[in-house]
Amino acid sequence: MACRGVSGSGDNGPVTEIRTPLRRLPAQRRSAERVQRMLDACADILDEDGYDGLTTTRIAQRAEVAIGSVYQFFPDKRAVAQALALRNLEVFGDRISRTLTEGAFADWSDTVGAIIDIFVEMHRTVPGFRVLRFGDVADVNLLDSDADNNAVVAGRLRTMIVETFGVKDTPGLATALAIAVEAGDAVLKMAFRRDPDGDPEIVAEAERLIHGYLASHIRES
Amino acid sequence: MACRGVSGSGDNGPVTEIRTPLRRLPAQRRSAERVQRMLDACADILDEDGYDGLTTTRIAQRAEVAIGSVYQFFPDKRAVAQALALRNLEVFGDRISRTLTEGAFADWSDTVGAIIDIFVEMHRTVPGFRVLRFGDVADVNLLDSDADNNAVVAGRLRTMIVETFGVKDTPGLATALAIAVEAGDAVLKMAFRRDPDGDPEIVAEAERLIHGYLASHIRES
DNA sequence: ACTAAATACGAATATCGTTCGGATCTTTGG
DNA sequence: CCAAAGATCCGAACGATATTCGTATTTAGT
Repeated sequence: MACRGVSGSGDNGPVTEIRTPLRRLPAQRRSAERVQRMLDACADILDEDGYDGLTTTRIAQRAEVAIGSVYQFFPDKRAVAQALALRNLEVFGDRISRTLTEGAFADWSDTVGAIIDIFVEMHRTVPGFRVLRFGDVADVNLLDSDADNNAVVAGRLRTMIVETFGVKDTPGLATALAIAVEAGDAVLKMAFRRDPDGDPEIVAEAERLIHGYLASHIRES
Repeated sequence: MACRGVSGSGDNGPVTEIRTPLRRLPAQRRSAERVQRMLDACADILDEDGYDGLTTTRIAQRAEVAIGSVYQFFPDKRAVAQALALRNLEVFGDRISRTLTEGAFADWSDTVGAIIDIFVEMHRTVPGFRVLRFGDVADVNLLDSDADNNAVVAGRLRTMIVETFGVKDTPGLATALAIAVEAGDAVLKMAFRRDPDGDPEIVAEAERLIHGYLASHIRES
């Protein structure tokens, strides 16, 4: 379930491929469940004590498995976080494509707002997300060894937007999206550092920042 | 020298106080020099192998001191990075106040540009800065236990700007600066991840982003 | 030169990530 | 349903790193 790394809805095309964090896939139901328990344990520990509080023995204890079982499927500690980040990315992608297909969005501005809402909501509801998000705390290249985590996210958003709205897929769009994601991510991270539910004032400013930047970019091209 | 944490130029007023990272101040010249050597070693190692490659034994070896000598002055490894981040903050503050006093800036926009230039230049010239910057890699609260590193930086900038230009010191200004610093920092970080000298296109976009955001904010107030 | 304080030193300890070989459980073929 | 093969489980043992602490050495003041 948290393995192949590609979200359920449609082919995501030319985005850089994402390697499996698992040393090998669980073949039996028993072990598949255990792997999920490990990821859940990881998420809970992250919420409780942050990334610094994450130790392999704690993951094992919380998941009620032996330490050796962790290494049966994960090559190292980082890989556990990686798998969780991947699961987060899948949830993110699924929620966006669901929202994109069901709702009728007049313009790109509403779409951006909707995506931000989803991202913010995940901070509040997805275990471990407020700490790990898409992996930055553990490693900037957690999702893909060849691209920053946010670049992977930006790439997916670009594909979705291009396919949904049929806009030109220019290099400029890619750059603008990368910048918007990076900046918005940083400001929203700050909002959730100051307030577990996300400082409303900062969240609002993050939206203004992103909208303003993208608007100025679209106006020019 | 890297101790009191407050930069040379003028009182920085109500910004939250910064604790000394040192376990105790070196009293003899010999030890003062050694502490500096440790910080220089720390910076070099960061440039060579990043924060993950930073180990206490390596700092000791590179600085040609015994491991025990490191702990004579620093309570733990984090504190070494903390002292270096503090030194970086002082350099930043000094360069800004020098530029601010010598140059005649017509408007705030030029000033923002100048500050960004200084920040960018430090990535290229100050050892360890491209990795550590103001401490985020080690700990978001490295500079001050009560405030994010970028909040400390934003606070200093606010004081400088208010004093230099005599603008109103409103809560809105503080928030806007905090956002601008956070977003700009993130985008510039990305620029230097992609290119050791800072991807020019991304650097330019960072400037646009910051200018645009601050402009829209000033226009309203 | 002498003494007290400061500093240097590095072996020993504690913690954490990771490995490995034998024990146990699941699946498969007959 | 049974036994062999494959998958999984287990946790003591190992290696690397952070940190401590008692002792030896150096500096500064008189």
